[in-house]
Amino acid sequence: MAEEKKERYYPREIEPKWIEKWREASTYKASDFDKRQKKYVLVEFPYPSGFGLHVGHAFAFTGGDVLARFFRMKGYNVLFPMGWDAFGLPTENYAIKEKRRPQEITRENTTRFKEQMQRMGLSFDWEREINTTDPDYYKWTQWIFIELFKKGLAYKAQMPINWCPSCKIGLANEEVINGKCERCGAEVTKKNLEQWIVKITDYADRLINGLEKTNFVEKVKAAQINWIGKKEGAHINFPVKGKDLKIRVFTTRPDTLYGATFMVLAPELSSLSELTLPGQKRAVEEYIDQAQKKTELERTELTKKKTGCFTGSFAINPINGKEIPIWVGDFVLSSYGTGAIMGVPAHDERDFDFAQKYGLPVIPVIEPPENDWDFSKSAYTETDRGTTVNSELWNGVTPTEAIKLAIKYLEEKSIGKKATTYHLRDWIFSRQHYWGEPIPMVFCEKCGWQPVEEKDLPVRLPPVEEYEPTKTGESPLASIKDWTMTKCPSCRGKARRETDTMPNWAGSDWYFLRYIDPKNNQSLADQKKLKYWLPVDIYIGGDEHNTLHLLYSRFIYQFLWDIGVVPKEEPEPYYKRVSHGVILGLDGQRMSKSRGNVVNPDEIWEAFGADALRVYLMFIGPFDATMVWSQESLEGVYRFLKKVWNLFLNQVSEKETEAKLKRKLHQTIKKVGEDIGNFKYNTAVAAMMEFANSWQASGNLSRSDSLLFLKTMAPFAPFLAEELWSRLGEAFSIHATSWPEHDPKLIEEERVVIAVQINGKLRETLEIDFSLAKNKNEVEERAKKSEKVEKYLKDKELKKTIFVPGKLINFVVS
RNA sequence: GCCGUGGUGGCGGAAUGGUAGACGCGCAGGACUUAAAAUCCUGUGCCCUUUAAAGGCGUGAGGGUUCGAGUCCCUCCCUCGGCACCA
Repeated sequence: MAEEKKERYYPREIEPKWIEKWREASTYKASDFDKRQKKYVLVEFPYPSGFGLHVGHAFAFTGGDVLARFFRMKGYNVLFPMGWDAFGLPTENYAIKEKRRPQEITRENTTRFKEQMQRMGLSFDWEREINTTDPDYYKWTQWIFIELFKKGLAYKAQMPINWCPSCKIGLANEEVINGKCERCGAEVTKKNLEQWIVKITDYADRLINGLEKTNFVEKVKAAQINWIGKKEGAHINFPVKGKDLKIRVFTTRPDTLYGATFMVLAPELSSLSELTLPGQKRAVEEYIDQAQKKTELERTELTKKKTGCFTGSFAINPINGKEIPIWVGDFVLSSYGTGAIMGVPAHDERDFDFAQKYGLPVIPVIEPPENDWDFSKSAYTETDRGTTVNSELWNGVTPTEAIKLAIKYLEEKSIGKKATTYHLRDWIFSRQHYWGEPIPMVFCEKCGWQPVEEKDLPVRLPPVEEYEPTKTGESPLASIKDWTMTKCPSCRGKARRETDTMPNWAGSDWYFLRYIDPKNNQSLADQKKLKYWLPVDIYIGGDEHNTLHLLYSRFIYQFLWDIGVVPKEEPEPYYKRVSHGVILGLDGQRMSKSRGNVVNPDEIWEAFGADALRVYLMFIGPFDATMVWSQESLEGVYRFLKKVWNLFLNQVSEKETEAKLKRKLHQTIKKVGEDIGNFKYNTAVAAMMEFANSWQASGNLSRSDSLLFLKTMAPFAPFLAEELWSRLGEAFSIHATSWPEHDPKLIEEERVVIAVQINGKLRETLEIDFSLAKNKNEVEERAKKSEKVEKYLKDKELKKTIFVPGKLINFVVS
């Protein structure tokens, strides 16, 4: 760009100058086994898209950077690494469109991202850079998969994918828009493929219990627990009338068994064909056909519009021999429970809606406490109040007690038993795409599925002519015959390679371990180094990753713990998880190319410099909030930095600082330090602004005090801080100095303002010496002398006086 | 639908149950200037009032607890995020 560059308050050369100095001096290097205490600050690594760094990235990374810099100044040995989660669809699609190699595109994108990050002054330790698409990295991703397989945690099963019959390719959920193919608009159907599945459900309880050892924010814990969705209840077997067949249902409410008036099966259930009577065959098949086109979300939403179809068969309620009709309904999911439910419309809202729609009977078996419930209007679902009725074997108790009695009875009679189900499902691990880690498995007619031998890892992605998925639904790798043909690792006979690749999550599950030992070619990371650095002290990431990524990652870690790859002392990988917020475009919408509301950090950097961009991002709002970009506020921050710059150049001298300003300085040091530790960056910046205003008004700051203030600025504005530090004649680098300590004696105010309230309403304020403000009698006496207060106390009875030392006095009168 | 988040001036936001609106933006007035930009100073929740004093109202809506509620409890409304093949 030959355009003339806008003036800044500081010479432009200082940014590249300090970037180079920091690199040369390895200012941000994390040293293994250092004697100092360690801190591992992790920010989710980005997918290096072709659009370059996004302000959302800039925001999250700066948040981590401020913390990392603060911890370094606090004397910690800080690991603050960065890398690339570079496998994925966008690159693959771009490669298809441009007919270029994804490897090349990825290299370009990561180069650009890195440059942008460095320009922003982010203090990553670049010696530990990793890339999930690097064969030396994905060798270990593949190794983990083989270990999972060896422990029986990876298996093959038929699973449906989204299939576009017109393009003849599999589609990601994202590429299905309202049930139609994003590319051609054709109706998307399902196609069953043999896929690798990873048994994360084996770890369900551990993934819940392990949270106790962490310090995640509550909403993240809740997200994980809800996602796993552990529910206790019972399996109950219902015989089918006239058939030698039993249907097993799962219910959390076995106490309502007497109230079951129908049964609903998921459309995918294979036993359906056997159950459907000839007269109903057509209707049921049609219904199943329709249901398959819907997504799970569509099936479970819109409560009022539940649909179903009668199969013609009846089940027999094992508790009382009653016949109940068997329906098929798509609000029942095959992936949850047993794929079959007993319908108890009196005590379940979904069952109630279904019964209403199809005129099925409602039999109450729990009497609500007030006994005024209208069972024709809604279901009664409480379990802690109410009494069981119409339930021969367990009448007259609360539902909670009845659940226990019911399970006991069911188990005694072998018609059912206690059971737990989870919302969490096993993890579909296969993708029919090119740009992912090849799944390192080989199929032999004689020996079945065999893992590739460790010495042959990594299984590298071979060059391929076409990156398009094949018309059969297989990945493009399937078309490379001499690659797929191989030898069986077991019998050395002819065998065929797996051609599916791994999901994006595979590489990001364990990346934080690789930063600890990025170049190790003996193992994924050295035990001693892991022991030194783990756990991750703070993991900063987006809410959108609080379930999938975080859960998968914890699962893989727990698995690695089981097989002894990670230290026994650390059963959980992340000590603390913090969510960062989202920055919306000027229109209040999420930034996206198509909306045209994307703010490009490069332009901001160009116009205002790295420090202004950083400080603005930290000032815009609370770190975990949703915020709207504002150019005007950015300019305000730029003015603040300019003001600070000029104050340092013009208002620093050897003269001692005025007492009042000195007090403000120490208050600011205290507040900024506390706020950084609590991720309250916005108020930390506000405090520094307040100090700059006071400094400006007061005139002079002593040289030594100015250095203290500069240190508080350093984590936020590293360039400005380093440059002024050097201009004040201090030795390189401010970022290697220690955080200033505030003097507690200096921060106390001499005079304070006491609020005087009458019946809780503010009526007067008193300015009073700090030493007297804690004395109740003194304050009360002075308050009563005030005319304003007197007015309110006159002719009233003083009932009570509430005194908060140093803050407030409240007279309660009547 | 389920789960989660949030709702405070013209705007972004601040406030251990204790003076609501810090800080920033914007706006208004002033200083400097031939003028502008930049910078500095002053003011700025709303209503009544010429102004001021004094007062009243005010944190999505409605109730409650409390000497005192933006903050705690209950009911409701709305916003935003996630929902398993986007990462």
